[in-house]
Amino acid sequence: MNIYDIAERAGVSIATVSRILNKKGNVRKATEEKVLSVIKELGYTPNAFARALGLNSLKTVAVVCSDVSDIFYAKAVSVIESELREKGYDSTLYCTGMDIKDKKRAMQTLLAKKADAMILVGSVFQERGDNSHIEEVARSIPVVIINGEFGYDNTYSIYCAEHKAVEEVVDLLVVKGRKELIYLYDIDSFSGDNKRNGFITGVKKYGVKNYKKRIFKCERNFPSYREAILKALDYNLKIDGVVCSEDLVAVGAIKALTEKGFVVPGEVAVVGCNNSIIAECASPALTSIDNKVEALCVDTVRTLLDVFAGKDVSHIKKIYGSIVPRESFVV
Amino acid sequence: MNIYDIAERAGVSIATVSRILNKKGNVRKATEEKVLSVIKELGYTPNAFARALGLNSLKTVAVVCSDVSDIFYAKAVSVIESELREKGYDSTLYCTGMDIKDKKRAMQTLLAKKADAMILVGSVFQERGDNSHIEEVARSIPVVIINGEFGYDNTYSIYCAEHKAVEEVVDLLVVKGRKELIYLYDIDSFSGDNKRNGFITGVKKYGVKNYKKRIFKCERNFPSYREAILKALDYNLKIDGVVCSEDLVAVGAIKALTEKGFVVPGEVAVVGCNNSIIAECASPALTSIDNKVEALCVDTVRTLLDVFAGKDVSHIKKIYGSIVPRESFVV
DNA sequence: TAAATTTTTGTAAGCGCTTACATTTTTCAT
DNA sequence: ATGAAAAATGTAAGCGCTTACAAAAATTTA
Repeated sequence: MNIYDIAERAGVSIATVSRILNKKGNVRKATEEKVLSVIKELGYTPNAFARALGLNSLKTVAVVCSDVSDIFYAKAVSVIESELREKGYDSTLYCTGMDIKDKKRAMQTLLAKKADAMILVGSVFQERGDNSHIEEVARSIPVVIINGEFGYDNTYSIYCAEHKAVEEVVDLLVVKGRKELIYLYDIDSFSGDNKRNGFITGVKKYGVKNYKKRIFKCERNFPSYREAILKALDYNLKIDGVVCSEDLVAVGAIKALTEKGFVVPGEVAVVGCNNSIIAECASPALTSIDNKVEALCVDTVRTLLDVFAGKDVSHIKKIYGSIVPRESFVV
Repeated sequence: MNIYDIAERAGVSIATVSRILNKKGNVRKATEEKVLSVIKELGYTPNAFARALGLNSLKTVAVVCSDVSDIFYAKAVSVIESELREKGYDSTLYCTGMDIKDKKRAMQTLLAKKADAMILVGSVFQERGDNSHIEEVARSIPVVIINGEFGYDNTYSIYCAEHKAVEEVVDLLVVKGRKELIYLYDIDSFSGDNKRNGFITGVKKYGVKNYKKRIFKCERNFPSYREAILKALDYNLKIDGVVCSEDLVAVGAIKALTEKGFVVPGEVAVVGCNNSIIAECASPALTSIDNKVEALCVDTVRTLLDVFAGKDVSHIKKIYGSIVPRESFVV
């Protein structure tokens, strides 16, 4: 069944049907009602491909994510999806993994499939290095990057100023008498570098020298999280406060610390980041930095829609994180 | 740029170009090379919408999931996505939440957008009740349901026989001298009912009467997980083994148990399900049932491809779960 | 070498929609 | 009532591809 069937049955032309379907106005009330009733009667659905061909859009935005099985990215993808759907857009997911080759391939595909826009979630963006693939996409469609500044035409960055929150955490720790702080971060964390800088700024403020020796990185897997802090302990570093780039890293830290006989938060306070379900479930429950995924994603979709509508949109938006106090560091 | 430009430049007709693009054969080697080189030279990409209109397919399968921010579903979605992409298909994600209205709407949309197939992940399927929306989809495109038997035309069910694994867990617990078992389940768990039945079968085998009083359900949120076991404790039930429908439930149980002064696994053994990263991170690390998400999803995609290819595919496939021993129950 | 057969290529008709432009109908001021 | 302006509707030309069928070229057969 197609638009001709409807037109015939309703005794109008296909142009009229199309106008009604697309709410273009300039149609007599009576005509509209008649056509609508025929459509309902016959259970007609317009062919999305034909429409896409005509409009050069299928109303689909590509969401490129390095790893959806990460709890934080998953949340982001989920929020983006429902926000988009509410506005009449589909989202096509591209899980790329960390390999740059795969990322490029994904973007090739999304371009070929003519997505209306691209949203980048997770470490798709290289802070240093070649981002020509992203630029190429941006030449055809708008690109929104969540948590990663990227100053090119037709790309929009929306990020949470987590470094500020981390700085604040450092302040709080110091106020509570904790001075022997370390920072643990997963190299693939969402804006892990960003947060590291926050830690450095915070710690410098209190005259900590050699802060570089108080920063430890780890791989993206649980055993590595424990090893990171064990390494810190091996250096005979005094530690009474641990700031982590992610909740899971914090959980690893607490586990290792507890095994070594430290009491958390009594002797060592631990703060995570992401404020994920993990934070809620951990023992002790994690004090964590909420980086406002939801707000970030809602704003992402709003930005995109504004861009579609031809509005002038700011290329960089910032949201502030906040600290959610729980048991691992009593604020 | 379109297929006419390529044809003209290469000195052939558009039919020939199309044949080469679609690898239909019956083209002279020299012609093919010439056309391919022109395509490369001009950097031509076929218009996906036009092709979709002609073929009535955009090579896209809809993945409908109740909640991607659940760690387990996220993993599933991720595996499905990469498997599909490898085979040249895109996946469009529909996060429906639990509301049946939204599920129906998602299916309406995916039908309108002419997905090539639908994959159901998570509690999209009502074990009892109205599944007419699924049937309707199956009337147009093949449907694969992960972990939910559904005996209709053009639908394929692939599931993990977790109840068997749960039975096995009960056996193991009994062998280790644990006889006071309870089962805790999240009402929205992936095949939570299925597992409950496994628990019942297992426990009946050892002559436990009143097993219904040993089954506790909870809502899908962390506080509820703790409350569930507290309720069990309140009943003055002796407990030395807890089987949970999900890792997170197990974590909640351990937390509550520990607070009440029980030693896990010394006094009470706890077993989770899903073998997620949560199990690895928990303290004590969770002994958990691995329900083979990856295998399930790989098989799902294979099944779909076979269906597309017109092969005769079995409508129900079963995979067996396994027990992954960690600290919360020493096997 | 010519006819028969097979392979390669081209022509043209869709696929089902949108939309510019033309035409008809309605509205409204005169 | 009449013509101008506005509103509603229709006609037809794409959008860029696939593919049945026709035609031409190459290959085989006798």
